[in-house]
Amino acid sequence: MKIKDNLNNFNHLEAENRIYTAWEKKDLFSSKIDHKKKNFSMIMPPPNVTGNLHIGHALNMTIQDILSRFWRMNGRNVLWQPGTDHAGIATQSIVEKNLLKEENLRKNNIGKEKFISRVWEWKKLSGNKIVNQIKRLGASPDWKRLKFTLDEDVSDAVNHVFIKLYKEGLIYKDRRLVNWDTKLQTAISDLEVEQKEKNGEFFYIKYFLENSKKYITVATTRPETLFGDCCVAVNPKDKKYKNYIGKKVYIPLTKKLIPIMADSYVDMEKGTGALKVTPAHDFNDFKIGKKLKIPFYEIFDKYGKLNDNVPAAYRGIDRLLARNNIVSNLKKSGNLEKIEKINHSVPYGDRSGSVIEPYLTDQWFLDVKGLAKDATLKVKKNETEFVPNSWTKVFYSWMSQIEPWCISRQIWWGHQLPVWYGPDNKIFACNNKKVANEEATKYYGKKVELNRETDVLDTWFSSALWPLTTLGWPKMTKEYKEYFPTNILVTGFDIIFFWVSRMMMQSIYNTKKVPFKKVYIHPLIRDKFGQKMSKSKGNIIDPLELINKYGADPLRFTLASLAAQGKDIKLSEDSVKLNRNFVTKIFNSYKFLHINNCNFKKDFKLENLKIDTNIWIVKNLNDFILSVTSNIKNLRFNDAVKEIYSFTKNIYCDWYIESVKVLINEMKEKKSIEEIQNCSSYCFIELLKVCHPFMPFISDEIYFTKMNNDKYLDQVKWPDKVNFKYKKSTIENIDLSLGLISKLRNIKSSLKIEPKNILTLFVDRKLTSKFINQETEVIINNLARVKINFSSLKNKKTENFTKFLFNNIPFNILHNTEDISSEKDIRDLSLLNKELSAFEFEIKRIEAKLKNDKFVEKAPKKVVELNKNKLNKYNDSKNKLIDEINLLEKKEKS
RNA sequence: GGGCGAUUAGCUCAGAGGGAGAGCACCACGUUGACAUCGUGGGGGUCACUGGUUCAAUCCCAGUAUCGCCCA
Repeated sequence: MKIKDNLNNFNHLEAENRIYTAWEKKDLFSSKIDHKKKNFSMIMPPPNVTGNLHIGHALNMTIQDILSRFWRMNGRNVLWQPGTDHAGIATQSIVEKNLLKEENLRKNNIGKEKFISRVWEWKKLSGNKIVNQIKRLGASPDWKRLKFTLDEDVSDAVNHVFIKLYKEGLIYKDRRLVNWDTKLQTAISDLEVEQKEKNGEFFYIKYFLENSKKYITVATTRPETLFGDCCVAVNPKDKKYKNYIGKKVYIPLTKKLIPIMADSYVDMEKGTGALKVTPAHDFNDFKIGKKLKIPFYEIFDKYGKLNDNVPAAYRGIDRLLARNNIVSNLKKSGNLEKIEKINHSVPYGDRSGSVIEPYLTDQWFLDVKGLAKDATLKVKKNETEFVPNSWTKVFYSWMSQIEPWCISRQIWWGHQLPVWYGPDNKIFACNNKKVANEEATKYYGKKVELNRETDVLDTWFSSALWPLTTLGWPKMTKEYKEYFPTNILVTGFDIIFFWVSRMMMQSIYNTKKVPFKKVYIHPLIRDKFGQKMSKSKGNIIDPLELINKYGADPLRFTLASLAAQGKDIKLSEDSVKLNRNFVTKIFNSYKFLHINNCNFKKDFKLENLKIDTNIWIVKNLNDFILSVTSNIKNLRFNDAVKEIYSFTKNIYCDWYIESVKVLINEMKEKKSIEEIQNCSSYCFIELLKVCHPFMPFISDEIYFTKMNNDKYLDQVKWPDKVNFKYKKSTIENIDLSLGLISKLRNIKSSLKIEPKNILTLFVDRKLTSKFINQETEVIINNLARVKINFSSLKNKKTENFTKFLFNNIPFNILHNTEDISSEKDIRDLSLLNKELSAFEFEIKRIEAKLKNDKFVEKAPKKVVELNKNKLNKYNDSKNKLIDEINLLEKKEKS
């Protein structure tokens, strides 16, 4: 045993911290424009400043980091552009809550300016928390370029785009129904509304006709809106109500009369076929109301409480509480016909969780129809490609049914609209107040007082510009010229609508170019019920906990292994643990090499290799490298992971290192031993390089720290295909030898022979001369625990032998009766007969195929040939087997 | 209601028009000091169902069932 201190186990917590610090100190992640190099650019989906790293981020970052490191090692100048998002509503709520909890302060008391400065303070303190968490994963973005969506230059760009869109008429102000969050007191976009199936009630309410005992029954889920009713609508074709059209009814609980009107929109089958129309508080009713040109009555305030337009008894009551009140009064007044239990969908705000109210307000909208068309066209032309491709359909379908986007929010934290109002509410959209004043002075012919719009923009408005603004656009910076359009965007499908499509639209609108050439959509990590993880559900798996427990490498490796295309991921801690074991195994492989003086020497030349086992491993290594390389290029991360796992474990460790152990012991020549030491180390180093994008810490811990290399793996060239000549037969020989070892182990196991017993294996030297040579003989002997004997079997008693065929060569295992614990008849014949029936089955299958004329006629020649060859091979094997069986039977009888 | 997707070993999932795969779990065993965070061997499947296309379907197509997601 050699140097003890080099053999400690891998302490991931200590090593990860030390190595990451060293990487940063060496400035490995900075992009450096170099015209001799190709670029690889990618923007990081900016996490919210309020955020904590969740498992979805971990997957997202892992994939991006694999790509960054891979392309860096492949000689590209990589820009992985990081940043954080100001997350308007979320951040404001957190700071609001903190103020209330810690200082008993409300934002309205301290005022807008002070409040915003408090948010900035909070951002300074906690805003980089998530950045540090991303570092824990080993991610390698260009941190020096870290951006924030409220940075001055980003804000300038946002204003620039807003003004341009406004001047071209794509942004406009309008009084419309919007999704109103009564808890946050702001409008939100359609996308931020979640429809949830709820148990509810369908109330049948009688509306009495003016001066009559007759009534018309209306069914509604929202009786509290009845004070806002502007008419009752029926279908003109509906015979039941034909005579009612044009008459008037009382709104229950009031003396107010509203007309009964006809509109073909009304569904005769639904409810009673009569519809109460409340245009100020329902999206469908709004359309009907506009069409019928009836007055709108608003009955709620911005808190969702009933306002002064309702009878005094109900004023100031929250709409949901008022419902009970109203229903019980309807009962008393005889207006309630019946209540039916139903299931219906109720809109909820995705941030606040409160019921969303359609509410009539002045808001700013972006007309996205035309932009969406352009974006669709670019994808159709394949300028941006979705991977997996199935997401293209999802993209198209949303783009085709897109509605104007409500971009204004009635909150304080965010990009305040660059809009000033003159005394007559004339709108001036300008970069700053100075320009606004100048324009206003020009317009009015005198100095006037301007008021700035208090609304801020939807956070996604600035996110939509992220690929542009992070690169310094609209200035024609060298970064913008170099890196735009970016190579790829890596993101989850849940924000294709929120973000991907909006970036597409904005980039195309502003630059005529798509923002990225590819969009890699990765799965969402869900809990075991297939539910999205969320704090409120309490089903979160914390990636930092996993990193602390097992290390970043195992987590990354696990996530990459699950990144199969197009499916959801169900993550379990067990899989991370298992991959931790695998990572440990890599470390232990290094320990083995180190103990055995397997150190890479620079004079090592592949073309000088003499030992078959070495040639074999290099050939396998070569295949492995090519396969991983192409899998990463094709974004097939799970396949790459599988390759790494199986090559390392099954080929390198289980076969090669096991053979190396034997050869080092058995080989006499110093030269041969050196070749093995050199070659094993060479292969291991190449393996470390391939592992690096997936498990950066342990690979560098071994390569840089333990092996004392002067470069980190990120600075090392990705392994190329080795130009390496070898005889096909060399590879076949080793494969046959290893196959024979498996066969022998199999037989020993099925005969219940203790593995430690060394059995003599008789075989004809001539028949095996192809693959059993000096080198493979010792490997077979040691790994299968046998002793090959080439002497003749004549004059030996047959009952002491177990015969089997391998590669059509008869082998005989000599054993003593005490070696075998089971019955005698499971050996010899049964072994051969079992194989015979397997061959016969295959032969029958293939014969049937080849007898079919249509198969021979229509199938590709290659396939026919393949089957013919197989048949010959199997027949050959079958005949040999039969010969052996006959021979045995004869001997047994004699 | 509309759209998309899934159904493969006990579990979690890959896969491809021409011989059913992996990891885990399970069973048996433990030799040789990198690794018990390990190794060796083994058993286990009507590839949801019904039709169609094809010389050939688990794979392509249609329908059915069940489940999931998105949209309304």
